[in-house]
Amino acid sequence: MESKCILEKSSVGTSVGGVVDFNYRPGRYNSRVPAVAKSSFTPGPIFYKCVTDGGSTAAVKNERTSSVGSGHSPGVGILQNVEKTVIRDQKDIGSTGILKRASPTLCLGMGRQLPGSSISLDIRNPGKQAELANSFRPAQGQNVPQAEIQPLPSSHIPVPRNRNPSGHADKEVMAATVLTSLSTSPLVLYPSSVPTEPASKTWKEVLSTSYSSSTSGNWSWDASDQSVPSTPSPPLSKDANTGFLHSAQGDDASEDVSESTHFMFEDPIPRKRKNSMKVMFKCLWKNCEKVLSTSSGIQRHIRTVHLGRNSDSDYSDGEEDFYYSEIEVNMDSLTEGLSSLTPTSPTTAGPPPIFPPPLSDVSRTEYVGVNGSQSHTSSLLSQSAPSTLCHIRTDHAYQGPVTHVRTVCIGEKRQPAIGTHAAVNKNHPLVTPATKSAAGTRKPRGEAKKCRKVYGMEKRDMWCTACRWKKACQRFTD
DNA sequence: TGTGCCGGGCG
DNA sequence: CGCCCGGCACA
Repeated sequence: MESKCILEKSSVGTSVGGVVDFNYRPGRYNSRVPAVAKSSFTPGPIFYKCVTDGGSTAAVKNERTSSVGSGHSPGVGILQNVEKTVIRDQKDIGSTGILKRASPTLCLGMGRQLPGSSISLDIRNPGKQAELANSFRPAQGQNVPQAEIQPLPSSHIPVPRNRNPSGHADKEVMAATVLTSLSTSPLVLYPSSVPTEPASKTWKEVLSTSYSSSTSGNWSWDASDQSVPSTPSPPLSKDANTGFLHSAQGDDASEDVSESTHFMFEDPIPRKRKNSMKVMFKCLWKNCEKVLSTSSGIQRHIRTVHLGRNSDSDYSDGEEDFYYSEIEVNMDSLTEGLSSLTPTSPTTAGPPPIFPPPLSDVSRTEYVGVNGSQSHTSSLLSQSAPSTLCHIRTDHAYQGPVTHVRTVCIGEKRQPAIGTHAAVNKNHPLVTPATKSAAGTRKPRGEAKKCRKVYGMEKRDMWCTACRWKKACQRFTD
């Protein structure tokens, strides 16, 4: 759907101004450019839309939007569209925001966007979305606190997909956990809307808040992982986050810029994201155990893999919705597995970038109870060995021209994904054990069709430069 | 056997 | 660097 594109875009556009990178081969991609371009500025609006949660936030958004909008200030009209989109997406794309790198498949062209920009976006949106989600949630039947009430047309409200809601029981289960660990957490600060029962209110709030964030968190691991895992640790709480934020920045310049950036922007969010539960999307297609962290991702997966739709169109008729379900995953458990692999680092498989030591500590120690709360989830997770437990796919072209998506796939084997990891692991030498990818191993071939296949030899000029040079495809990353 | 892309060479 | 391509690993 376009909405997706937009969303994704937003991320891109946001950070960089969304230059449609087709610059690559000007004119070659013409056909697609229009679409992309169109969406490219859309982002801005979306972005800020999502962000809104506190009045102040809104303001910020505006600023950003305008500035970022790269001159295209879409104007109200667009904005509205965006809103719709966003909301809508809540359902399909979900709060995702995610990471979805603009899936090249779905939205060609989007793939290669501005490098850094795209990345950062992804991350960022998630958070925003999370917030967004929060704001919406209320609308869905709960009290809406003040700030939340945004000028969102009620009509937008969406889709009570069973997905989010379903988690209620789980939430409660988790509540205890969360409660204990979160007592100190800033999460509480966040104005959440919850039906409220006097006694339970506190944790519920927390829960809902975190939950929402996690939900929106489908954006996946990068950020969520990090923050999520941190949940349980008392000592950690705010400090940890901040500290980790800082370190994050220092960490990896390149890739992380995006990520770190994300955090920086998201700032408030990380703190909120205490909950260790993460919503994942599981493909229900027979024999397909694919679990992705983003609804968009799963949709895309279903669309392309099972429904046989092709990449070119981002369009979604919604059919995918029938083939995947939302599940909650205890990130702690995931992390645990991951962390177990590496004492000092978030693990290879783990959330790539950012985790600086401080955080890792937390994660390491904390994840003990692991799967306790989620049966199905846990089962899923438990199936895989720690190393494989969580498969995070980093979809990004190596240089980041493409927005990347990190999806957590359980059951999938974590492959080397060297290039990506390299960056990630830089900081954590110890990770090696888990990383068989190590150096020297070849990057596993991506499943996605590459330019060659997509365009064929005849249209070689339409290939991305990398493909033309026989390098790793930048357009269709996996 | 086709494809993806690493590694290396050339300008 | 940008551009190619030999050649290898995979599927």
